[in-house]
Amino acid sequence: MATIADVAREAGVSRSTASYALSGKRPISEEVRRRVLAAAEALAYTPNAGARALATAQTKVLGLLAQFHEDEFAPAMMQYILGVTNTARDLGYDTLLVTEADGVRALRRVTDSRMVDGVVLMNIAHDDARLPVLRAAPQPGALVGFPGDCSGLDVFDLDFEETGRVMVEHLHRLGHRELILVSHPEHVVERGGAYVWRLRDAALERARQLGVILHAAYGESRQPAVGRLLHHLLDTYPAATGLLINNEAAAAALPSVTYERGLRVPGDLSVIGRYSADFAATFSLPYSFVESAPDRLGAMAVRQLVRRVESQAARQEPFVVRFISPELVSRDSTAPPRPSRA
Amino acid sequence: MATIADVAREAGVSRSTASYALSGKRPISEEVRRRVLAAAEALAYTPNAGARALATAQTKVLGLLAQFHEDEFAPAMMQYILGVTNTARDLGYDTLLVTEADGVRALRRVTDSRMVDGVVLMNIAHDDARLPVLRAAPQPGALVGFPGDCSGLDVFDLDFEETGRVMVEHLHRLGHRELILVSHPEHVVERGGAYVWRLRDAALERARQLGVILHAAYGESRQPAVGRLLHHLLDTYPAATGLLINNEAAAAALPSVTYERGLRVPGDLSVIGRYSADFAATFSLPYSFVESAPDRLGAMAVRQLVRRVESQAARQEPFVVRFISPELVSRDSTAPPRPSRA
DNA sequence: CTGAAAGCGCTTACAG
DNA sequence: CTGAAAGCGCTTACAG
Repeated sequence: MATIADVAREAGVSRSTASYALSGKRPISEEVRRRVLAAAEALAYTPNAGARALATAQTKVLGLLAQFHEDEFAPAMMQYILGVTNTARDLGYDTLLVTEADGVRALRRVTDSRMVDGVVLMNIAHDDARLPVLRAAPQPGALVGFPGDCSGLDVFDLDFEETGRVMVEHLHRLGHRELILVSHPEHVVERGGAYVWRLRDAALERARQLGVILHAAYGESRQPAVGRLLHHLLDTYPAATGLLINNEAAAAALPSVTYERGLRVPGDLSVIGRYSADFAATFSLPYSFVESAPDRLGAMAVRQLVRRVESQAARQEPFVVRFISPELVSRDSTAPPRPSRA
Repeated sequence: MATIADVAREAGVSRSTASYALSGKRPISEEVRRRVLAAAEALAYTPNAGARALATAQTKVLGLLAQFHEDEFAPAMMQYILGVTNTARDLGYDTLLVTEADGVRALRRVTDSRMVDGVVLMNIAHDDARLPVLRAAPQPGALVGFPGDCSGLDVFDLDFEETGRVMVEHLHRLGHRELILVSHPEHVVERGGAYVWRLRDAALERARQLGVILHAAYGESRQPAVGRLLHHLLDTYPAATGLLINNEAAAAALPSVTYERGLRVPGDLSVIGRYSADFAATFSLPYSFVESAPDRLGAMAVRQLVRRVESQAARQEPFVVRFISPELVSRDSTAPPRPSRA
């Protein structure tokens, strides 16, 4: 490959002049600039990323740390990742995708070695062991997800508490007085998935205030367990007229369950989910839902991260915790309740 | 961050000695090695990746180029990616995930700038514009998918032709004489997705040889279109007793379709799919299927790629085209046909 | 407006 | 067994 020295020689100038002509970082005579550009073009010159990184202390690469647990529902993950990679690219960055099981080690490796200019962390646990490492790292970090301690990092997430309230309020307004909430599996909670209890606790609180009975249950992440669970819940609470679903796998499984039971939505049962429009389209889910906006969250995290990476001033700004407000997308799966479902 | 100079100073040796002590690339006295290791440990020394890349001309990063089309069924993609990232990491490499729409530009960028030591290409089209670029690149490349011209690259894919034959033969052996094959959507074919017609053409040919009627149809990638299509096909060919599915979205949609029609599998209809075990588990698909082995394919591609990256000898070896033989995983969704489904 | 030189942090022949 | 030095390919003060 051609180096900047080759370009300089070809253009008959010094290496520094060639560099400046290419970067535009200082005034260059029109004639020289033309010759340098032509030479670079002729030699198909592309700067060596490692050399540039060494000289500028910038890699133009962002780290994306994601964790994949055996017992999780993977299909929703891809959209978060694409939100990050696509936004990063728009801003001139490439993305190092790190899926190593040992997230702490992985984070240390990519930050200590200066492979990346900044890091986006996904699958945030309430007490995430990676956070102290990221706070101590020289690169800025952004989270998609909400940890117990947000200090020193920019945090982006759906407002799960408001989501829980919105779901309950919507059905209460329609006249429902007994609801079921299906969350993620219990082991997600044990792993510290705050989005589970944040939505649930806020929903329970709001239900209490409104005099609504809310049965909150853990879910399952896979078929056929999740289908069985839905059947079981509908059996157990025959008076419940509304179903809230904070669990992609459960949402995907629900159509066959209602079909099998001969239940009409919303005639016999009102349903509100929480997932992305893309997910809804893929699985053709006919339910009103709160948009979880994975692409937007990824994009927000990256934009803030890049701001901090590129501007000394931005790096001094206070850290932000930004919640996306829940947006209820209507698919007409809610209606006033029948006197009794049973 | 500490540099090798800091480590050397701390240990009271030269930078080269420190480097050699750490790399073990030349004999070092026990005493000195101990001091260097202690110093590195004390200073939490990690080599700067850019500097090392510049000095060694190796980045220890692999590029993974994937393309995401609006009209595709995304959930299957993640597993291929994880196959690559996890195997890469096991071999000491990180992965740059590039999802840019303009694959040619993206490939040029990461290879010309020497950001990566090798490249894995996914979503291969029959006449893939990225291939000439990859052949001309200084880094070796591996494909997951089968292009029209395999020269100069290592190619890994499921044996879709054999898959088509296995599916037909299996049902023929059971006594079926009229089958339906649902492939991917037509636009996937137009984009050059060879796996569609490779499976289809081989299945058609084998069916012809065996005297089996095979109705080959394009599919859809999303609900509810794919569900409607399945209904339509079952309406159109009432004498067909077996269904072959080379389309994840169609497989995911089939359970509700058979349920809605009151069809029993395999009593009324025998079914064979083609997807991964992980996909089957996620969607609880009750069908016998040919394992598409996305993780294995990603792993094979990476292993071969790394071999070529790391060994001059390996780089001279002839390029390989390696097909995974279809493995039919039985879920008891096939049986001898009823005299007539209608 | 342009050039010669230093420096980024490594590795690795070259010498001893 | 160890050290001094060159070199990887850039960028950017420093001089003019």
